[in-house]
Amino acid sequence: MGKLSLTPEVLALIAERFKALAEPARLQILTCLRRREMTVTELVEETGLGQANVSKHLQLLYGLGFVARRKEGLYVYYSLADKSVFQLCDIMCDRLDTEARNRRKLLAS
Amino acid sequence: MGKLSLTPEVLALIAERFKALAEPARLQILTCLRRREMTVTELVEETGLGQANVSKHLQLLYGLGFVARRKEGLYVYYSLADKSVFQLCDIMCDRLDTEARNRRKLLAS
DNA sequence: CGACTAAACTACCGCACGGAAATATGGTTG
DNA sequence: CAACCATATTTCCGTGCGGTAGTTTAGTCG
Repeated sequence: MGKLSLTPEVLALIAERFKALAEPARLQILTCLRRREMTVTELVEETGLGQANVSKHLQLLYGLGFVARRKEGLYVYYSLADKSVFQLCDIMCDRLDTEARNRRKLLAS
Repeated sequence: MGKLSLTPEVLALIAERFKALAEPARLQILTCLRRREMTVTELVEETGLGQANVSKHLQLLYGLGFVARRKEGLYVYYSLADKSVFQLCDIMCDRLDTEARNRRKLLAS
């Protein structure tokens, strides 16, 4: 399997992808798409974000391969293209748990 | 196990942590610390970044629990506090491999 | 073709943040 | 105490980026 060495160049590519996930709005969009395929308008309603905004976020996520597009008549359906996103979120959630536990431990002392 | 639901609040916390990793300089620092514990000065030499800069990045990483500190005389030794960081990087590397493969497939068509 | 709608694009604003230089802090040594 | 060193903090600058509004593009329907 791949196992690239972590040269500065590779780290830059990785950072770029982390950055795409470092935005609550985009995570919110991905969370919506986790449930089902959705149009831009549906995502706008679901997230409460502006249309231009959602569209821009989707372009970014699409460019990095996080979501897929399917055009059907007047609508464009977006869907998750990469399940690893939530694998990453799960790891982060574990971190949050650990942080909370450590904080509690500190208060006890 | 934890399994927090991905509410907007939790997503904000996750995004904040992704953001910490969305910076080549910080990934570079973490990569150095992966090999061994290091002082700030050593990290400055190793990464080529400015001292103030490295120090600021370390404060951020420390605040989020990614690195640990150990003061010894005049020096402060920093070390990795969370192995999951490279688990995350590995997943991202797999993504990069997949992206490259897809790109190659596109060129072939 | 003309009216309508979904989605994308453009231009602008405000702010957060990384980088660098200067300064402050804390600890060590003579 | 004074000189010195490692680290932290402050200040400033420039830029990248998210949000919003307005406009454009493309597809549908009558």
